[in-house]
Amino acid sequence: MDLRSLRYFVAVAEERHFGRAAARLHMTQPPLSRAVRQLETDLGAVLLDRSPTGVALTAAGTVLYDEARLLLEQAEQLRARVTAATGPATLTIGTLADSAQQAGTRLAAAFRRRHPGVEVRVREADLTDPTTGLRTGLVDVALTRTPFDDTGITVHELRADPVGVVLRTDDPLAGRAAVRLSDLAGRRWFRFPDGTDPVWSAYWTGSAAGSAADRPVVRTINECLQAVLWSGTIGLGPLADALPEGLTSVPVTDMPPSRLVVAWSGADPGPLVRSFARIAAALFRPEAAPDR
Amino acid sequence: MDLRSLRYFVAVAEERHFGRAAARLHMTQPPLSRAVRQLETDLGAVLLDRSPTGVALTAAGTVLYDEARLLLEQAEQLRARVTAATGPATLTIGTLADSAQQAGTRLAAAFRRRHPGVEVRVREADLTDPTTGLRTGLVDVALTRTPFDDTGITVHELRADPVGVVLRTDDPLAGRAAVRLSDLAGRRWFRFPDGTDPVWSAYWTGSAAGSAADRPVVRTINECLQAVLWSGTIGLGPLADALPEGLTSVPVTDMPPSRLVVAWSGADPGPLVRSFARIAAALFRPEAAPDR
DNA sequence: TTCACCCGATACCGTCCGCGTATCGTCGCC
DNA sequence: GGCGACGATACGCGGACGGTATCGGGTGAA
Repeated sequence: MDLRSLRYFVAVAEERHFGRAAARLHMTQPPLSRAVRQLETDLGAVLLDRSPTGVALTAAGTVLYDEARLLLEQAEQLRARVTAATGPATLTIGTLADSAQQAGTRLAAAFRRRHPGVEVRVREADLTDPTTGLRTGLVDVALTRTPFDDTGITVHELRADPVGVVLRTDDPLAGRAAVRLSDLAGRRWFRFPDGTDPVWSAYWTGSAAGSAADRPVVRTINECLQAVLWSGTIGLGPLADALPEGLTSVPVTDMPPSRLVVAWSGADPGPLVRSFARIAAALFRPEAAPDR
Repeated sequence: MDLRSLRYFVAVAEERHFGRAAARLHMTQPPLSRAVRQLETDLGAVLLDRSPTGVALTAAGTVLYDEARLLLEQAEQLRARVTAATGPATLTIGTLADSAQQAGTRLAAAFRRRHPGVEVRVREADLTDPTTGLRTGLVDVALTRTPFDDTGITVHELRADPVGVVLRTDDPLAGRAAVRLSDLAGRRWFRFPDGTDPVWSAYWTGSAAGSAADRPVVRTINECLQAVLWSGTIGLGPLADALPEGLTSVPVTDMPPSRLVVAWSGADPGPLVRSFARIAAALFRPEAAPDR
């Protein structure tokens, strides 16, 4: 007898229906049936009257229902008391304000469900710092993009996105199916503020050489897009991202893909960071995300 | 967070020592360490201060210890209340009063541990009824020996014991390393009461033909042994059994072995009987019994 | 100071359990 | 009498749990 079985039974008892209870528990009906049956043999009592129209509680089932609700509630209180005694453990996630963002919210949700006792904080970083604060200790784990200077940082790839050039729809290249970097020679680029990670900066500005003076400085995704729309520059970005009206993107064939990664400082992650990385990997692997 | 983890933590908290706690929980130290650590990350709190000399409770650990003991106690009460509401489910085990007996007590103990809500009754049958009451419904499951008339009974073998002849130590054959049934021709046998299963009876009395009149009637193992000791008969029995002073057994080479079996009435067992059969099989398979 | 022991942590592996997909049996209901 | 709904069953797979072997470190004794 464990708390899980009791949770299952409570759900069935309240729904009076295995199928609905299974849906409420985010699972399918067969394992739920088996678990409840196993609980019955474990307790040595018949808890439910099964019928093709649904289920009804037996006397023993009624008793167990009340008791189980009580026990589960007290289990919740136990958890609350412990976290109250220590102050909650926190995990701060850094995200880059781009396509990683939506993944970040989903990931944070999944993590919260798995570690209800942990307080999760999300910090959004701009394009100035691809480590999103890992080095300064502002965040425990980062959901960000390569490439950047990763000395002292461990990186785990989640997905590799091909890179495209972002253009105004009235750009001469806008209709092309694909372009090469050489096609973009002589175009005007934006640049990142001084002090930005040089590997990162070089990558996203097409390794543009020449005078930096007249290149507009951008700090965020929106500033990039604004620069393309109104300052006559072009930009690079992962093809996965959606673009606002007036902009299109064309794949760039000779750029290495940008990898969406989870990263942490140092070699070995703490247990929370390790769990976060595992969840992230699971969420991205089969595209069929485990549970909503 | 489940009750198992809490039980583990309580054991460690009370023993202040992973090794001793593991022993108390009938397991080894590594999985216990892992389970407690996992509980810590689950709750998001450090519960123990580990040191080479042992472990100490942190503040959070102290809180959890009290809460967990409470919760576990209430879980026990839940079980008690449910069984009280329905009357306890019972499983009646029939055993044959021979070597199956000791196995029966161990098995009953294992079954009680696995189904704490089930009342286990053990009924010892004499050699008159190898089904130990299965047909009459006196028992739900039997731990007995073949061969017997098993029409309408499902049988699952646990062990096959070679058969030996039981002799007085001063018997001419007593020193032999092995004998054949033909060596026993002309000897005096005991017999079972009228109405005893004929297959069973024929097997254990060496298929002795001839007048039954002067053959002593036995009902129990002890009566068998007494007959051999004082009535000049010989007997057959599984070699596994221990024998009292004055008796020895010599293997009989041309008799099929007697199989120690678990048996139940009908084709498909109830859940309790099925569980009993599984436990029995597990307990006999690798001779390294799972848990004492 | 060094060696040896003790304790908890880690690595690795086998097994069992639990969940999912697919299918069946059965009881109402139209 | 056929169809639909509900729970039970069969089967394959991945993960969790427990086992054995080993490591790292800290303590205490020679």
